[in-house]
Amino acid sequence: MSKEQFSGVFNVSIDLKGRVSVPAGFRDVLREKFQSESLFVTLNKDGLTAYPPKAWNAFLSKYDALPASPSKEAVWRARVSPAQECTFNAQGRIQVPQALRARAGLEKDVVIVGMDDKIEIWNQQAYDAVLAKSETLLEEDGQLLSDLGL
Amino acid sequence: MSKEQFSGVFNVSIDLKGRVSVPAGFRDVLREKFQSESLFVTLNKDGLTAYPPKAWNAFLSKYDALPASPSKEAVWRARVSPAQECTFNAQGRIQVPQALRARAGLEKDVVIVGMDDKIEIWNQQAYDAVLAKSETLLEEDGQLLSDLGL
DNA sequence: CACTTTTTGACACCAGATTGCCAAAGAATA
DNA sequence: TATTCTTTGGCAATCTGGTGTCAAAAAGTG
Repeated sequence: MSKEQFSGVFNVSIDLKGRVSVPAGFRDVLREKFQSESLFVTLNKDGLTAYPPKAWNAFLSKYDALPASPSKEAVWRARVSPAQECTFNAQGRIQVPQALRARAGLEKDVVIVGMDDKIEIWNQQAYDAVLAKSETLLEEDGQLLSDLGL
Repeated sequence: MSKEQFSGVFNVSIDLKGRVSVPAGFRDVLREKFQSESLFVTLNKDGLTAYPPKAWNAFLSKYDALPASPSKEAVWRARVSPAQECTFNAQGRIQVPQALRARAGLEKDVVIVGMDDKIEIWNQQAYDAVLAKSETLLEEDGQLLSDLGL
C-alpha cells in the first residue's frame, strides 16, 4: 500500500523569515493524490491547519450551504477569513504569513502532523502539551485502550 | 488563479496621524478587481469596515430602496453617515479620519482582515477578543466544525 | 560505508512598511 | 490683515520582512 494520505509526526524547524520545510513525503502525497502545489493555511484552536486546495474548497462549499447563524459567523471569523494560500519554494518550504505565525506562536521548533487529508502545524511546546493531556486522559480511562487491543 | 477577493489577516501599524498601510495584496485586488483607488470607511459594531466604492454604492442602493422606518434611520446614523471616502497616498496608506479612529480605538497596533468584498480594520485587542469569543462559540457548538470537516 | 535525498542555515536582493521631516494649507489669534 | 499655531499630506531615508539561491549538514538508502 503506497502512501495515500498524510500521516506521521515530524519535528521541523522554521527559519528566521518564517519558512517551514514540509516533509518530502507530504509533498509527494500532495502532488500525487491532490494534484496541487500549494496549501491553504489557517488558524485552528491551538495552532495552524493546512489543507490541500481541494479539501479547502470542499469545506468552503459545505460552509456556504450553511444557514446563517452566529455559529456560521464564528466559523468565518475564526477559520475562513484568516486563511491564506501558501506555495512551495524550490526547497519544499512554505512561507507562513506573519499574522498566522504570531497567533500560533511559531518561532523555531515546530511540529508537523499528518491528519489524513490535512496537516497540522504546531509550536513544539504546544504540541507537547496536548500530547501530554491526551496521555492523561487515556490513563484515566484505562479501559478504552485495552478494548482497542492496544 | 490570481487573487480574486480580500483574504487573510495582517498585523499593521497606524501612525500618530492616523495613517494605515493597507497590505499591498489588498491594493492589487482593489485595483484589478474593483477598479478603484479608494475605500469607503465606516463604523461597524466593534471596529471599522472599509468597502470598495462599488460595494459601498451597491449597499447604498439597497439602503435607498428600504421603506422609511426607525430601523432605517438607525442604519443611517450608525453606518451610513459616519462613512468617509479615503484615498491612498503614494505609499499605499489611507488616512483614517480622527472620529472613526477614536470610535474604533485605533492607536498603534491594528489588524486588517480580508472579508471577500470588504475589509475590516480592528484595534488589536478588540480583534483578539472577538476571535476568542468566536472560538468559545465554536467549542460550545462542537458538532459544527466536525460536520464541516475541519 | 558510499551515495542520494532532504533539511537547514546563510546570504544577498528586493519590495513593502515604517518613520521622521518638511512644506503647504487651514484655523485661530491679535 | 498679518502672525502664529496646528493639521495634513507628500517625500525621502531607513528598516524590516519576504524571496531566491547556494551550500553545508543531516537523514535516509542500498
